[in-house]
Amino acid sequence: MVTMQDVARAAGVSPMTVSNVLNGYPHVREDTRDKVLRAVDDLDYRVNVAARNLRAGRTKTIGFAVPEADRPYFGQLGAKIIAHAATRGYHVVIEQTGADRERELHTIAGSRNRMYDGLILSVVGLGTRDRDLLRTNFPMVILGERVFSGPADHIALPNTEGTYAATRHLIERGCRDIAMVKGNDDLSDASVTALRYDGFRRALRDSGLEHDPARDIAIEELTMAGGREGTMRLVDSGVRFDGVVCITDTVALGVIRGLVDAGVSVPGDARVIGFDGIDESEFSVPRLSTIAPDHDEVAARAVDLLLDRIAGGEDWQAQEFVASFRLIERESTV
Amino acid sequence: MVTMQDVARAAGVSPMTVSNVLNGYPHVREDTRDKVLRAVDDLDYRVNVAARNLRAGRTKTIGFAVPEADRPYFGQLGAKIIAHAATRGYHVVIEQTGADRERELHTIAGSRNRMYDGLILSVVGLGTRDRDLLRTNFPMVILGERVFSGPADHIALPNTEGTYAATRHLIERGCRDIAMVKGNDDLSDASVTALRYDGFRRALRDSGLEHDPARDIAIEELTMAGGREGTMRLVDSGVRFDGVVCITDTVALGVIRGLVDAGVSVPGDARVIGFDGIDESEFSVPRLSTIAPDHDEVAARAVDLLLDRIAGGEDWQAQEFVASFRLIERESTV
DNA sequence: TTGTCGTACTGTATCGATATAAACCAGTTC
DNA sequence: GAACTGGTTTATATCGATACAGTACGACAA
Repeated sequence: MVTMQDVARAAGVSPMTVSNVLNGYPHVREDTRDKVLRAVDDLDYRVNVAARNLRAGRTKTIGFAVPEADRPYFGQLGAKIIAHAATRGYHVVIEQTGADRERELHTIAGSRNRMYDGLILSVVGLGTRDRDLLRTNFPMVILGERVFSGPADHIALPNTEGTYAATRHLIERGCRDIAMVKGNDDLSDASVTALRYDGFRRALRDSGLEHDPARDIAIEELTMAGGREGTMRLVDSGVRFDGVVCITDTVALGVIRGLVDAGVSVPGDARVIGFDGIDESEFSVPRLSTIAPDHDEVAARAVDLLLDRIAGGEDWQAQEFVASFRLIERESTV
Repeated sequence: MVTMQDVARAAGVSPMTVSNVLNGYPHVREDTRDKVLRAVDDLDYRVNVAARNLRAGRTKTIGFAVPEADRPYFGQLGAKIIAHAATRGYHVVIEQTGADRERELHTIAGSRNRMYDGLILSVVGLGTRDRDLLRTNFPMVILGERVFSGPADHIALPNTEGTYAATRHLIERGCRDIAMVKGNDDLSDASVTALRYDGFRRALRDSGLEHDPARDIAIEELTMAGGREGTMRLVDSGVRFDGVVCITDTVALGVIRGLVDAGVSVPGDARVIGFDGIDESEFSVPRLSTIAPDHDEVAARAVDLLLDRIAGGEDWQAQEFVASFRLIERESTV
């Protein structure tokens, strides 16, 4: 492998000068710079990032841990995080935790490897009981709930407010028997499901509507397949319903599919609203109304917070930030 | 930062022994191992990956360069690549090239950084003219067309065969005036668009059908928005059509949306078929027929080829592999 | 002339883990 | 008792880039 030494020899300068040229150090004579760059080209030299990282004590790489990278929500958020990190000279490694508590713990523990300068962690399986795990001084930004009071920054989504607004929207549109399709998490924990469910319940209460537990549908996985399956159960149960609040857009697309299969017209017989504002929601048939948190804001804020924390060092205090959201009205709730 | 030295001191052994314990070297006495592991825990020691990488001469990280990480196709493929690489102890960094030739070149050039052991490159903007760029001896697997004869492995999709089958399928279903929505690439180059278009043309010819260029719709971006916009143009042009072959599933979902908006019923007035077999195609309304290459096969093969190449060294020959595919018939072409 | 300053460049030590070879220590075997 | 075994542990050199301190040299001031 060709090293900086080789380039230096070829250009007739010291390795340090090569380094200076490559790093844009200003006090290098024009012709020296040219000689070096020519040697770099001739030898097809590449900087050995491992060596640089070792010397510098950082990797310019952050981790992004998600349950499943192939869900549209994480894919779209991940793309934005990658793009934003790139503008700040950072690379992103995506770790799939599989929504499994064990794997999440493992990822946080860093599998005993210090390979990232920091970690953006999309929490799903972890709960209050795991709070101690975050008591490391490793730079970390949690995407999700403020269930931890540990020394980590938080970017929270407007979960409760979001489903509250979604549910009120359905009610304003005339729905009275509203179902919710959600995850099957323990509701006592501050999981995404618990928080969004809470917003749903509150909206019902504030509107003086009865809450019928038979219209709460818990599904295993927050996927389209899960949404469809849950919808089938709802329909088969024979319970009346004229609106469905879905925990995510992906689930909502499955719900719509399920309703169509069951001969329930959307929005005629039942209105449907999702949560996330993924791109697909704008093109589904019917177009999906949704609670859309500002993705760009979330991605940028997460990266910025993390990099500040990495750069900052000692005098630092955990920050919290709740993303703003818009209620986008589309065909599914007309 | 706590180093292996510190752990060694705390455990009363040499750094080398710590290293041996951490790397599972078998000839370490039980009690020594325990001492070391206890010290590791006590000090919350993490291996400095940069140092290990420098010494080892590899990073155990591969790059995956895609045009846009947020398209379902790349997201779903990326997730599989990440998962498969993980089973072989490798991490994946996703680089977004933005489907821009400049950025693709830049990525290949590695931005003068040797930070990956290898690269999986999803080609879009590059064409035959760029073939020389791949003449490095940097391990690389191209996902896309065999437009390069350079020293890189290839995983090709069954592009021509796929659209051929898709088009024949529409014809069998009774379509006679078939449109194709595709990218706006130069057709002389062996781009994805060119190859898929070729399959489309062949199928028409082999079936004795006239090809009307007015039914060729070129769109800027292979997105849902692009698909919808192209469809509007097709409808507005007033040309008769009763079937649409779409270059990707994502585009197809946009096409369906556009047709519904224009009051064209699917599959009643026009049948639609996509390409890729993304998860969403199974849940759209109507469900989308598609050409589904075996994603798992593609991901596994890409990773395996790349890692073999990395491990292999000298005596190696460029391999080529064309993924198999299935035609999945769903509601959109009933 | 001496001294100061600024630019251009270089020699050396260092980041932290690990490959290598060598040392050490029972427990055999001859 | 010497030589030899195989398991266990350690000292040293090394991977490649770069921080730092330092040299060389010319310009300009006192």
